[in-house]
Amino acid sequence: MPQLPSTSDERPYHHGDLPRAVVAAALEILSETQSHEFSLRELARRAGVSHNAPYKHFADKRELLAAVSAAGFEALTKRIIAEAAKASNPRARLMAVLRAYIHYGVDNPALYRLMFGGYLSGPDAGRPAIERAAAETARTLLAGLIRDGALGHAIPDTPRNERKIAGAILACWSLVHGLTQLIADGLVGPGKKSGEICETLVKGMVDGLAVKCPALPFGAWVGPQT
Amino acid sequence: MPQLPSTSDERPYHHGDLPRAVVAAALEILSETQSHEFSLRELARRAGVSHNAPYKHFADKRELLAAVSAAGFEALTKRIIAEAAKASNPRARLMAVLRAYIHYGVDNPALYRLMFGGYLSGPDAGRPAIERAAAETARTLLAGLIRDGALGHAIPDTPRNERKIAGAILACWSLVHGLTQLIADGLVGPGKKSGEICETLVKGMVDGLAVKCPALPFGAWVGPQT
DNA sequence: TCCCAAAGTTGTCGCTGTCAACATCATCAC
DNA sequence: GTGATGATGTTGACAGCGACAACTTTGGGA
Repeated sequence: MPQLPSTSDERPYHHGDLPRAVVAAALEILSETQSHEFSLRELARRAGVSHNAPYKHFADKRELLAAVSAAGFEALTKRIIAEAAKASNPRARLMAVLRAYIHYGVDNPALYRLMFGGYLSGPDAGRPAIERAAAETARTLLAGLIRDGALGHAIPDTPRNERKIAGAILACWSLVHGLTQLIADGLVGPGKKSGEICETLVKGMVDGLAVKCPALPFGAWVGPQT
Repeated sequence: MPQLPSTSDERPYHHGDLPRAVVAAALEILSETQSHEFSLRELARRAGVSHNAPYKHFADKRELLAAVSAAGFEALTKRIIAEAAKASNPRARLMAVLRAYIHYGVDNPALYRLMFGGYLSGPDAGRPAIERAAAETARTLLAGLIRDGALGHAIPDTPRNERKIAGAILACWSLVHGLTQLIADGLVGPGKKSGEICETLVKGMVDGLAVKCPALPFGAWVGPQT
């Protein structure tokens, strides 16, 4: 009896959208193992393709992880926008943004580390363009929202305050960047309280900006190297 | 003619202090390549021993990197103590400590990432004891110095202020932790200005604490999980 | 219709981390 | 002295890895 071609579990030779599937599988492994040191072959196995199929879409492992990182930045951007939209005044919006940022990182520690852990800016210099762009979009959004929040409740909107605004952006970003990782790495806790802890620190920072705002030195930038 | 046994470049069969040599070589590679993804074999080659010799002193790669991380925490501790000793009043001492912390991380990005990057707290759970201890010593020192600084110029020393003090510790640590990595990863710059930037933000934080200090929720800790 | 480039597969290479078996040496009881 | 012994270092092996090359399948346009 000849094998019927419709015996159900037949995979077509071509996948359809392997790049997306591979990135999705990578995100899955990442959240399971909390490490980006998984093998390309394990990844291919999960995606149900041969160990070399991903090479048709990504030059090497680094580029694949860059795509994963880019997906992470896009998700972060989405989450921040969604949370910011819910707030009704500048101060609440700023707090919502910082809160969303921290929670995103705490919810996805390994991904956050991949995004900011320097793996992609390592010895080779130059991250893949797609990842750079996604990261830049996220950074610009965050910086803009912090600026709006600071102008809205803490710092008067005069041209002379540009450096203070840059200082506020950097102070906020540093605080949330650091706090995110301290919580994610379990150095601060307990986990159940992390929401409360985050809330307290963000509030302290936002209110503190209204009183004491550091002015960044002339010529300093917060962003990518030019 | 028989080979003279004193033909100079003879290495003794036993190394003498291989563990130290291996850690030293690892620190060297780390600062050269800025990545902890070097091979154990490359390391052994540098130390001038066979690829398996390190296994007599470290159970696996993870434990070796833990020893490197521990060395990093010890160096950080030393640097902080040295800088703190130079200051003459609580506020200056607090600033010196935070400054020293940031500079240490910026000067040794890959090592700092190894120490805090979660590689050692990964899937296996439980970092080697030696590394835990070194990290704990550094953390206790930092927390104590921040507490002293806060009590000395920002927060009155009453029992009711314990949570405010914990908040100050966490706020300072988060800020320097985050800023260190933003500078180290080149997301803030330029490099020449990083000293100035660091100075500005640290000053802003220390002064801000005197005005607006977040009080951590009851039951939250800053330290290792118990 | 045919053909060709994109997409997936199989086979291979050098390198890696780790295990096992063997070699060397310093130390200490006798 | 000397010989046993355990710590330290070496050699050899193995499976798994990232990456390259050569081959196969397939869908879509000339």
